[in-house]
Amino acid sequence: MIEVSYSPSQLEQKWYQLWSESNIFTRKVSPQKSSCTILIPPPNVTGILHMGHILNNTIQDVLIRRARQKDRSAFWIPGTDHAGISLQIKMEKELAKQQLTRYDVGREAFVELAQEWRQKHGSIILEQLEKLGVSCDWSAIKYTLDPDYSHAVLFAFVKFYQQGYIYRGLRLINWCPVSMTALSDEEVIMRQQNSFLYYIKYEFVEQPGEFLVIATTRPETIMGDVAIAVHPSDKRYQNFIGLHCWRPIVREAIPIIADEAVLQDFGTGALKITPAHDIVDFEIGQRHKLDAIGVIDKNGKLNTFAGPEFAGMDRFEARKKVAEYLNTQGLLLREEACVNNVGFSERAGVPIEPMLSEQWFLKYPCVEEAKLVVQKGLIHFCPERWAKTYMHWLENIKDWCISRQLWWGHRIPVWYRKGTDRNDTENWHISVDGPEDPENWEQDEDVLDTWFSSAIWPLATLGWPDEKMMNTMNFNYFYPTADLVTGPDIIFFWVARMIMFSLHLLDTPKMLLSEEGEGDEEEIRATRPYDSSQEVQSPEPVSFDSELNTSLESEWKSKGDYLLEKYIPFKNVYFTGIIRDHLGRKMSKSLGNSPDPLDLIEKYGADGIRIGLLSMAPNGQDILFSEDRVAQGKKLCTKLWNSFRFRQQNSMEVDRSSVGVIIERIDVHDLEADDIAVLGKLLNTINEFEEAMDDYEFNRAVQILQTFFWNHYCDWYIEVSKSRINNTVLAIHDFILYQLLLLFHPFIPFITEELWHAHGYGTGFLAEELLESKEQLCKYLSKIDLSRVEELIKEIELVQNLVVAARGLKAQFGLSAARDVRFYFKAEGMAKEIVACHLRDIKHLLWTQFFEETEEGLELPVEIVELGTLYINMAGSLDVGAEKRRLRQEIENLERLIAINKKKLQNEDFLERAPEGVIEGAKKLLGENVEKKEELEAIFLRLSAIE
RNA sequence: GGGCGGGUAGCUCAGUUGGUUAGAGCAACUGGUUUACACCCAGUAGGUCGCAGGUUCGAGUCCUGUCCCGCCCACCA
Repeated sequence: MIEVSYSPSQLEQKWYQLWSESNIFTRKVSPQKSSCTILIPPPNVTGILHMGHILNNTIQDVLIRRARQKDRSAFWIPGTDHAGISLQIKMEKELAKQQLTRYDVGREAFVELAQEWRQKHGSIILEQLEKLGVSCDWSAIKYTLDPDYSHAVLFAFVKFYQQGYIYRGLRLINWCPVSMTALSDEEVIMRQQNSFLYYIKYEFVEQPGEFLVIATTRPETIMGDVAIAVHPSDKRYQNFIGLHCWRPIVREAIPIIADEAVLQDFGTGALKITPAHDIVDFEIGQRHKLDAIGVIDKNGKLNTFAGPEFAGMDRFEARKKVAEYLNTQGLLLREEACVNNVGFSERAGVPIEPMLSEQWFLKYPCVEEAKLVVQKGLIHFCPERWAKTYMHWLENIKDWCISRQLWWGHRIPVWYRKGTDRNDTENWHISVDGPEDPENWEQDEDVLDTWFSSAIWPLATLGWPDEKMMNTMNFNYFYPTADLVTGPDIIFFWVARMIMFSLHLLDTPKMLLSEEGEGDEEEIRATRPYDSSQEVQSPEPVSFDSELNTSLESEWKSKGDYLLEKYIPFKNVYFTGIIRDHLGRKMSKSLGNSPDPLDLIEKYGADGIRIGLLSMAPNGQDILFSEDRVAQGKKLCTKLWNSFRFRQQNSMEVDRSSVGVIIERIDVHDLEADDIAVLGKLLNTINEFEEAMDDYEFNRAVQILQTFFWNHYCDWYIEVSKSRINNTVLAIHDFILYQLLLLFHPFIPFITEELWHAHGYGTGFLAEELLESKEQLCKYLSKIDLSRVEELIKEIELVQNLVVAARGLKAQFGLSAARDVRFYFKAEGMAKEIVACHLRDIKHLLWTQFFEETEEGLELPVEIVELGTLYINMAGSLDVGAEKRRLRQEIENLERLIAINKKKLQNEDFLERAPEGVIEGAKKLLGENVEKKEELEAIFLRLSAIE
């Protein structure tokens, strides 16, 4: 028996513990079953649980629980990310509290400190996720700095290097002066800034006393100027090309050059060229073989090249001072307010400094292949439109700066022979394990971009590249994974890179076999004992895009999609929306508009928040959060709880331990239209629900279930069944509730599990119960004649409409539900029979003893429904005037509709061109409305006679 | 500058290949303890489908233009 009131927190804790103790979420390998693997997007160890996590992980949990229900081998791999730059910043802040920098404590101690922090706090976020009910296989938990994971990262690096994908080079990179590290292009976000455009006079060397005016937003880089560029066809400047100007600070002659990249209509059309601090300038500099003079140091302060007056000054301070200085020299013509885009460091929140620097770069592997697998639908994006964003990025892809000047992360596995020239590759040692004589070498100081290690998440979580580990983890069975659930904001950071990395790193047969690597494709297959992909439907063949590289096309055609499918890291990518507040603003700490999920769980239960959030998550659109919806989620749970309490008020001395025995309790002779109709509706609901789930439309799926449960089952079936509780009816309740628990379970696992046991549905966990297919359900129900089910559903709808109309009449006259009013009903033929058949229910639902048939029209308030004409007789007096006004309005409304329909049916074009069904429908409607109107008019006349 | 979303009831959203009178939930309002549930039940009201054209017998839906809002990409110093 169930408790009187539903209190989520206790039962949620209880069931999570029981599930965990029974290890029911631990993966099981069974060759007969297909596998369904989901990789958690590893949260940062520094992260705190926010609404995005809740949505994201609820969806994953729903998918993985559904997979279990469908008898697939489910495997949800949890883990965390070491969060390179983020944790480093955090640790530096900690140190700063003690007036220390990382250099004070040294590299080793600093890393140790970070490790300690991670030990202490790193799993908090996962513990918080447990409260949500996530059914991860905790025995497979992975952390991106685990020894085996680190090994995999270095292995990938070495492999890429050996194959020529990784190189070291001097490039203009994005430098963050606060974190003191290089960043990738993706980590730079552009922000609109209110700046000033400074117009500065440069004196001609060849024509003293005459000036060339340039406009710049960055006067502090003047000392790095090496040229002035104009557009070659700019008439204003053509005569000056080849002449020189004096650089106004750190005076030196610099040439005037011509380059197409200069825009004539911006500023003065003359551009100062500072190759060391601007990407465009850098490119122009390369074309003209100009030197690059760096004047800003890594800490954002000007260096000695900036001259004694400015050396050591912060770059923003210097901007003002340089402008002031130029002004005193009469070289600042004017300054003009302007709006421009400035690149900011995503993490540190300060403008990045383009800087010339020696870094490690990765030339992306398998770019074309990565495009192809998405284009061909082998990897399916949901919503599909994100594929465009993905393609666009891949088409414009540039080499990736993967080195970071941080201490926290995977240290680059490159060693230089002590005391030798680092620029000479002869002096390099690159391997996973390092040189055998480490005392003679020093390791590269840099670590890898965190996203480099994230890119091998699908591989390293399953034991790659170690063959033994891969066998232990059943790599060949669980890879490729099924669904990736993530936000579209990390398409480039993560999704695209995982695809490229997986394709490349796996597509190299050598690596899967031996170090010598003589294997071919057949041997790879041989290392894969189970083939889950064969049970999965292949995507429809898609015709090749003509734009694609044709040689690649034929190569891939010969390999076949079969092989390809084994290398992709996942089959579907579901992109969630971003959760915003009710004003549409992004949730952020600084705005304080983000509710604490744990508070919400406390208040509404994990089940409530799960289903509430899903019900407000339209497919692929941002989500406007409202606590109200979460409250509704809890209400749904309460309603479910109470529906069981209703059932338990009636005889419980019956067997409920399986669907079979429940069905056995049904006596087919006791069945009435309502029973069959509700079963039919349930089957229809399951169909629609499955369809919505197949399309990843979770909010629709939830809504479909809820409508059946609340409106059809509770509001109608429970109510009508109250007047005829018998064994058959109770069995039907038990059957429907059984199915509802199964269907709702992936969304609200805790309460359904509790009710499952409290109602004696079985001894095992609901979480392990399989979902029956519609065919199986029909088989169970085979003793019931379902041939007329649609007809009966329609019949019930007609009765419902009658009841609604009658309630409407009552409400209109302000009659309390309990007051016994009299109804009269005029019907003919079938309608008459139907009403007679449902008379008991109708009386019960209208709370009346008096519902009589009448042959003739009455002078009473009236409603006309499909089944016939309904009159209400209130004991008191009737306000004839008011009633006539009501009728008049109704008649006018009908007249309007009749006019529309008549006009349509008089239109010859319509009759000629519209499909027959539409014309028939219009005719039928017209007929019904005319009939209804005539009847109302007759009543109107009779009422007039009374008056 | 390019690309992608979105604009339907006070709010959040549905609305299938164009086809009867555009739907749901919440909020509002009215009434109500009946074999579970007031976290409930019954009912009422509320809409020029952003705007303007076009195609069509027929447009929320298709086409063109346009205006807002939001993202993403791009080297206008």
